[in-house]
Amino acid sequence: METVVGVEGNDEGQVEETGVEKGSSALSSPKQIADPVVYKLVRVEGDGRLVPATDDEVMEVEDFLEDDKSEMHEVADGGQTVRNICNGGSSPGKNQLESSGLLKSETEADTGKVNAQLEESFPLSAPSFNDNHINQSGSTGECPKPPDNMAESGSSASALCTGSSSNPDFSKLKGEICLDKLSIRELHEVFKATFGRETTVKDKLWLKRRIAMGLTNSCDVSTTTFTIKDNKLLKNAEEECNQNVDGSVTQDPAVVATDVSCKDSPTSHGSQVEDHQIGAGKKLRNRSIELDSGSDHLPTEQRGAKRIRRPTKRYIEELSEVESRDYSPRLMSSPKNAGLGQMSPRSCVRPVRNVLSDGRTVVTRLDSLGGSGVHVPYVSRVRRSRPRKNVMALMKFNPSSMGMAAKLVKKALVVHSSQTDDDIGDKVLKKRSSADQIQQPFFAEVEKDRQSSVMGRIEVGENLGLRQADSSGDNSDDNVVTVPTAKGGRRRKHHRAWTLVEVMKLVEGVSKCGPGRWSEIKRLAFASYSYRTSVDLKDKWRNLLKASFAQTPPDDGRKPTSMPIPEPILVRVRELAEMNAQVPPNLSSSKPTVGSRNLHETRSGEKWDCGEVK
DNA sequence: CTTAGGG
DNA sequence: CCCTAAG
Repeated sequence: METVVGVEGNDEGQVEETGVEKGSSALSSPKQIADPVVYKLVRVEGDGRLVPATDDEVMEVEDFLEDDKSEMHEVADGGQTVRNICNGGSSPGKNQLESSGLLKSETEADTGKVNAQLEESFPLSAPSFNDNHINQSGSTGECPKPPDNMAESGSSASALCTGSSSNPDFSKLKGEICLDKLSIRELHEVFKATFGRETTVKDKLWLKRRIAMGLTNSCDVSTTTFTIKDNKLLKNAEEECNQNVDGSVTQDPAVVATDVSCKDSPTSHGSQVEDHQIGAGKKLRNRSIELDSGSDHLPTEQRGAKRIRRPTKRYIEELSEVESRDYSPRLMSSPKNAGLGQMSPRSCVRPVRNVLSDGRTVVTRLDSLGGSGVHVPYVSRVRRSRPRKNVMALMKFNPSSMGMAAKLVKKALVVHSSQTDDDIGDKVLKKRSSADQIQQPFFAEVEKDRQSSVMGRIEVGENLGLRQADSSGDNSDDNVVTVPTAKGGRRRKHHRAWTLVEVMKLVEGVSKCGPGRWSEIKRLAFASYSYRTSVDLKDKWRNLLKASFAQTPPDDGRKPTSMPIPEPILVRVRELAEMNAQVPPNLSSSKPTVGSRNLHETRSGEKWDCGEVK
């Protein structure tokens, strides 16, 4: 059984109403928030019944809501916007700039949330660069990711391996992961290792499917067997749709639908899933409003806002940090902060004074996202740790300082809107363009064009394709806090475990671009992973190398902290390492000679054609 | 800014 | 992960 958000007495048809094309009319109405339909979080039972969702499931959804905005623009890049452009081109309503702008923003918003959900349910993607090329060139305006292709070329890792690098060993290895045999707890562990976050789902089938999909980067996951080998799902005989391994749980209808459509017409499937997901996203959002108004203590004025969202814990903390910096001359003078200070001239945030019914005056900042204003109280942040001057008072008595305050809030906002709640400071500038995209729907299309031409269409597919299991990582964002560091010390990120998917991407990236070109790999394979700097990649690769060449630890007593890297991946790493004369120093005592040659080969040869492909 | 390597 | 040196 899978958690879904359903509309009572509704069905696919109606859900599609919220889709892109048809949505334009409804979406262009600013009132669409007041959607009459009451959405309800439900769970589809095995037999198709709808049952109320459990608390756990609600919590899971809440997770999505928390981080909804994280990567929406990228999602939009990946699929949604392409579609928009496509549709716009063929539809007469294109020149309505205003409505289309609004529409886009809406769509992006939805897609963002959708994506979070989507990633949880359908790893709609194949991280293979090759796949992307194919898809990109093959379907120009279409949905960039026909799941069909994925299924076939699903395991890019092994494909690459056997194909381009003639790797005989890899296929021989029995790096099988048999999910069938695992207990729920084990499945949970695997899940955690794969997606980097915990799950509360207790359904084995669901877990297995999720893991399998994550590991294979394909939605074409067998429903009867869950043995993963070489990053591919080992399929058993014919998959009888209603046959199940466990014998206890009946097929999840939703999943069946997915499987079926996976095999059906690729394009239509894409849109279906998307539409469906959009529906779900919409519902989720409504749900979020419910949750918000119900559980938190935000000022009432916020309730009517279109997209209310309680600031993430992380966000709050970051804001605090930013603000605290403000009052620390020492920090202010640091070059980094100077960089932070420059904000986009297009930023739409500005402080606004609101007079409440009771006569109080409240200062909020107008957070203009995609034309919709959201007011967020300036000083409603909870401040942990150090006490702070009262900004309200500050602004009241010293209006001139408000500019600075606004600036700071903007700063925070940029962080906030561009990517949920991870990285601050250093990456803000990089990410700002994304924020701008969100804030400037008008420019979205231009931006899009720029991106697709400059970055190459790779980027598009990449985002859709490579990011999937990531939401999991993003969902755990809240835990990953950057510490302000009391005295002089820099901040430290919480350890963020590498998920299997990430490792796979890394390996793949290395296989494509070659080791050492970390920034390249970062751009290609980790575009959506805002954390994971190129340095991180490098470090991880170093570790992988070490791990891959270390003889399999003969069962040391202690249990592995994290799930061991699957053998196939390690082998892959070893391969790549060897072909690059990249061998851990202690083990490579005897091959100093090959170095330069191979390196040279690397650059000139086409072994790694990672370049932007047009 | 990006890499490489040590810590 | 962090930090730093070096290109």
